[in-house]
Amino acid sequence: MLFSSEPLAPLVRKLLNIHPLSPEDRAAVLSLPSIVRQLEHGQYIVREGDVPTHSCLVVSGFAIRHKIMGDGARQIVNVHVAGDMVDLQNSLLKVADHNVQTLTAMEAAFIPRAAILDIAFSRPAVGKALWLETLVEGSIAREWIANVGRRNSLTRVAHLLCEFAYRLDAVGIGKQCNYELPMTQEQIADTVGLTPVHVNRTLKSLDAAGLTTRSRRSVVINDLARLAEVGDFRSIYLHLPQESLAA
Amino acid sequence: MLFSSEPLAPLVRKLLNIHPLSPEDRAAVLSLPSIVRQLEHGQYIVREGDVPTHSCLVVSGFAIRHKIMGDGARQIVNVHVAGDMVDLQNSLLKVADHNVQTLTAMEAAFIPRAAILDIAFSRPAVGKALWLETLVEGSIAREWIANVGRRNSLTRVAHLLCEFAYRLDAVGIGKQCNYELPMTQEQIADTVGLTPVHVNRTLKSLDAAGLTTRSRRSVVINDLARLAEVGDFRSIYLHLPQESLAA
DNA sequence: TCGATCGGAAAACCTATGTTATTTTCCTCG
DNA sequence: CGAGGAAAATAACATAGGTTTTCCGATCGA
Repeated sequence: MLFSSEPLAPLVRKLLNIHPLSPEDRAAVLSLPSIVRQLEHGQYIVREGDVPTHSCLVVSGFAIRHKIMGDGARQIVNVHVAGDMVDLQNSLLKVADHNVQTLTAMEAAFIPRAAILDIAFSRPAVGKALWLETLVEGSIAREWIANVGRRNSLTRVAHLLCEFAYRLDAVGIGKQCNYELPMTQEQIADTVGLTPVHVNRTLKSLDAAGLTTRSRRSVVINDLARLAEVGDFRSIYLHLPQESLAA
Repeated sequence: MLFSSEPLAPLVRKLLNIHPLSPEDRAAVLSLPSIVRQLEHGQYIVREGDVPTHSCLVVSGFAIRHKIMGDGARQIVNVHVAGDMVDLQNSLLKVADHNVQTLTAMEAAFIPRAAILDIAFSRPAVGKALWLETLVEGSIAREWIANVGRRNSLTRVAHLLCEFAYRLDAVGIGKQCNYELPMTQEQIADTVGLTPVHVNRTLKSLDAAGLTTRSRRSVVINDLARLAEVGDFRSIYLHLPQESLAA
């Protein structure tokens, strides 16, 4: 196993994207107690009904949150990338109401709930940044409701691809117009509320329209402005700092 | 105009539902600076793009949050009832990424952002309760993604009716099995990602199945357990305290 | 009290997306 | 290097839910 020397660096980076932190605040975040673990592809981090004692930071790799419906259908409600706190909610809410699972091999830092609460209230800037992170997540969730509820398949998928372009770029994984997306079409279907078959049709038609060029897991966006148009995508809801990508 | 003598009482009640507060904390919340206003039905509280200076508490009445798509379609992403902070997000996020509009005549208390931030960090219990409220909202949003993304129309609508049964009961408006829901079928359609026509069919079929009895804006749930079954509804995601309604 | 208006109901028809196969491609592992 | 297995592609067919329209009843303002 290989451990990062500074496992919490992605968290600092993420929080700084959201809210300014003094050098002391940054140092305090970096020195939060944490246990770093290498997780395998497909492993569960949280299961519905769990009462977690730790929150989990994605140091590298991808994770998804999902819910399983009574009839067995799955809905992915979030995709997490490096720097995301995968279950801040669980720092405060007692019972997990959904599952978190790795999408790839993943390096994770587990931080005790108590430590998170401590720093949140002893260092207001950190607390504000953490709170903001949860608010941004809420904002993304609202956009997903709209995406799934009111957009047709083409728009829906294009929107998702745009979102990833911005989010991955913001954390320095891939570039806005060329990134690796480690999701199968079935997983895309489950995040976008469609069928794998129809996701296939839709991706193909985006390619055919010259908007994207896919091969395996890599996505190349030929014209982000045009894809954003097709995907009815405006980035405000991501609440990214101005510097990253001109809108 | 008629002003409540204790306009912020519903907020205290709501926060207590989420997290215990000392008498001093409660008093501090009650004495937050606020401006109470009577709003008319249909009035906008926040518009996308606004940079709000105040957060708004629903003292009485209903409000909705919604997003408008590029093609003009609307998706309602939240319905707010008495005690809800309608735009806590706006206390921290700079630009509103959605609209908030009253659904009925509404009594609202506007609290300056700064006052909210102050109390959140000077009184950890209050801060924790507020943070928790935003987390619960996130949890509801995730459930809505799943509802809209992966459930058929009957299940979807039944689920929404169950959610209201619990939420309205929790704040003491109506009883779990009999409440007033001031939404038109068009508005229900926009929250559930369907067409008004199809919502009509669906509501009718719930009635026909003997699960509900509607008349005007009032909803009577004849058998909550059975409706919950049909609606694939489990209340955990609402994170209500145990006392309210046995699951 | 009367019309105007809005929401609900209902009918007929249509299409985007789902379903169920089958085939092909491309990794992975032995 | 070759076999096995997962994803991706494709095809043919099915349906849940959308669209459009018309009508009716109830509220509300004058």
